[in-house]
Amino acid sequence: MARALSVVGDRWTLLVLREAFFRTRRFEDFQARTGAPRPVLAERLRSLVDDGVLERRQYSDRPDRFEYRLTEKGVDLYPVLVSLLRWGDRWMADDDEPPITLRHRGCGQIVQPELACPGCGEWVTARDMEAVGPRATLAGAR
Amino acid sequence: MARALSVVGDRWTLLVLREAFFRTRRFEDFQARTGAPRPVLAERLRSLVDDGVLERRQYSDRPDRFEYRLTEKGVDLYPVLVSLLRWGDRWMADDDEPPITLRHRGCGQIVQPELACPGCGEWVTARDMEAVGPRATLAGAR
DNA sequence: CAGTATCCTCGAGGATACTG
DNA sequence: CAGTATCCTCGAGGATACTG
Repeated sequence: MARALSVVGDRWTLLVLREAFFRTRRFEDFQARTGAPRPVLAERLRSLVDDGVLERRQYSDRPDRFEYRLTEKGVDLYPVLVSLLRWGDRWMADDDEPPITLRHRGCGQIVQPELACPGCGEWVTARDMEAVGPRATLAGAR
Repeated sequence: MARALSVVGDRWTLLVLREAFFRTRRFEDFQARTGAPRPVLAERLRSLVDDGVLERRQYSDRPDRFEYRLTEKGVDLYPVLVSLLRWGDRWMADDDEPPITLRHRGCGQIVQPELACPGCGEWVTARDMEAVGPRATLAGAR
């Protein structure tokens, strides 16, 4: 997890990722929507590309223009973002910023995805899970 | 989400939280397990308490001893941690650090919880969800 | 055991102007 | 539009010693 954190564990990176999930793709748009200083944004995009989370693609020559798109590895970060979003809406509600509403395309309902057990299909919370293995001596979520 | 990030969005805070889910409760144990410098750890614990994620409880007087336990708000961060863990194990595999294994107490199976739609029960990925509302013009996960 | 006090460094990142 | 170059500040956090 420490390594995962080294990829996504800072404010600007996560804001950039959120925008990427909202289909933002261009430097100027990322800049306007996240408010990140340009040099910071450039550095974050570069390292996300290095980490294989975003892919840099040329969408025009003359002049050269580039866009950034989520890779499969990037798309797979969705649960992290959704969980963070959900927690923020639930516990840090803010009148200034309305909660983001998500719809499940499959069934059409407005929902917040939640964790379930792929083994039995039941919904799970921290209390339903326990850690096993090397850390088992002190394992087990509360 | 920016506010959620202001609570959990840094390396030491997330390591502290992970340890809290592993039932670590005491200052010295957090220090040993996360490796955070003592002043940094003290500051992080204090702000997690201020944010209502951890609760500081005296478990002994003479001498005074304190422990830190997850509040309900803190326990509810579990999906964020699990998602991060899962992503790290999947994409940043590292021979030095074996993946953490989780067992669902309910069915006994070793699993990694995944996102499902509370409306219809189907498993969901980024592609199955779309954003609606104020951000809808640029919404929709890839 | 559970912190606080002190000191020091170094690098992140804000502002801004510039370039192809 | 998609960045790079420059400059500057300030605060995070590492190391370490100390306290009740």
